[in-house]
Amino acid sequence: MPSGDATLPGVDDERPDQIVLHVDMDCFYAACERLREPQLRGEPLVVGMGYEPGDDIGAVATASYEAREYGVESAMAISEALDRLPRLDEDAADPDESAGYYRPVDLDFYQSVAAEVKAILHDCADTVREVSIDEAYLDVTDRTGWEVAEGFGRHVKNRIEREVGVVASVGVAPTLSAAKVASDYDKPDGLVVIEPGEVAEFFAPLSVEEVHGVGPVTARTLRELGIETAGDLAAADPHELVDRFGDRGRELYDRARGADTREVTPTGDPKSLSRESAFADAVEDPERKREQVRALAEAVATRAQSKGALYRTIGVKAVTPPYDVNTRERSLPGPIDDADLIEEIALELIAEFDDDRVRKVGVRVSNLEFPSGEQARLGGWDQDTEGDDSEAAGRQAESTTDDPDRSALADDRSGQSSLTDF
DNA sequence: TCTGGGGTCCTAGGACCC
DNA sequence: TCTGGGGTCCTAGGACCC
Repeated sequence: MPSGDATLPGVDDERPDQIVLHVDMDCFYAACERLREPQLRGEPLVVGMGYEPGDDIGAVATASYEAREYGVESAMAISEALDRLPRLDEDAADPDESAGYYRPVDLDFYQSVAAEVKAILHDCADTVREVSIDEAYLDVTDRTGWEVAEGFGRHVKNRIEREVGVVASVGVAPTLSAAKVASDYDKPDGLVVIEPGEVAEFFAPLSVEEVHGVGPVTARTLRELGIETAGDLAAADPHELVDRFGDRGRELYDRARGADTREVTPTGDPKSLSRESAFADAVEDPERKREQVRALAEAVATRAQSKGALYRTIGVKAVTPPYDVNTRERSLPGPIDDADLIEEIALELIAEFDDDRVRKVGVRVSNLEFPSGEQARLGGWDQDTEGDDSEAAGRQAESTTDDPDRSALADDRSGQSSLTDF
C-alpha cells in the first residue's frame, strides 16, 4: 500500500459526478485515551467533560462501545452513567468485571491527534472541510473514480489507522449529505459507498431523524404529518413542507431525494468564539455570576487573540430554569481586540439577570475579522491559508476595496478606547 | 434524557435609509 | 401626510450538529 501517493488509477479526464468522502472518527475521545493507555482497549471506557477523577459531576462526552452496552450514552450525566456502569477501582487486586474506566476530557491531547489525522486527509484530497475535531468532508473527485471508490476509501481509512492508530468510519457518495449518512451507516469501522443514482434508494428506508438537519423538533412535526421515513419525505408534497418549515422544508425534501448541490468548500475562519460554564446549582448571587463572567470574558479574549481575531460584537448568555436560554449582545462601531472591553460589556449585559436564578452563563464574541489574512493557528498542519481560493480570496478582494474605510474606523476606535490597539 | 460546551445557520421584527 | 417599496443592520431566539 503506497502511503505517500493518494491517487489511484481509473480517473477519467472528463469530470464525473462529484465524489465526496466523509470521514468520521469512531468514539474519538475514547480512541485517543486508548492511544496513550493501551490497557484501556477492549474495556468499557467513559470520557467525561466537567468531570474530575473520582468525582460524579459532569457529563459523558464519549462512551466506548463496551460502555454503551451498559446503557451509558453520550450527553448523559456522569452520575447516571455511574449508576449503570460503576467506576472500576483501578488499584484493587481483582478488578470488578462489570465496572468501567472513567477519564476526564483532555482536549489539547485530542487536538494533537486530530492534527495528525487531518494531515493525512489533506494529503488525500484537494479540498477538505473540517466539520469538527473528529469529522471532515473531502472532495476526492480528481483523485479517484467510481469503479475504484471503495478502494480509495479503504486507502484513506487504512492510512489513518496505520499512521495514527485510531479508527475511522468512511462514507463515499456523490453528495455531502449522502456521504455523511454513508459513514454513519456501518459504524464503527465502517466503509460504505453509495454510487450516483443510488442515493434516493439508499435514503428511502431510513427514519427521518437520520437525515442530517432533522432534529427532535422537526422529526415530531414530520411524524404528525405521517412522514416517518426518508422515503415518505421524498414522496411528500414539497409545498406542504415549505408551508411548515420554510426553506428548510425544501432542503429536507431535496436531501431525501438525493438532490444536494453543495460542494465541499474548505474550512473557513470561525464566525464566533465563546466560552460558557454551568453552575452546580442555579445561582442568584449577582457577584458570583459576575465572577464567572469575568473569567469567561478573559478566556474568550485570550482565545480571540491567539487566533488573531478582531470582533465587533460582544454577547452574554444566561440560562435560567427550567432551561431558558437568554442572550444579550451589543455591537461596536468597529472591530477591536480589547480584553477589558469584553469584560466591561459582558458585565453590563449580564446585569439584566441580576435578580434571576441562573444555571449557566456564557460569553461570546462574533462579527469576527482576521486582518492578517491568516490566523495564528497552533499545532496545525497549517493549510488554512492555502487552497482557500473561493472564500478567503473573496474576502480579500472585499477588504481591499474598503480598506481606507476600515482603517479609518479602526483609528476611530483606537482613539475612543485608546487601550489595547498597540 | 431535567440538560455540558462550542459552534452554525435561519427567522423575524424594528430601526433606519433612500 | 397615512402611506410605497427596497435594502441593510441589529438583536433575540430557535433548531440543529458534534
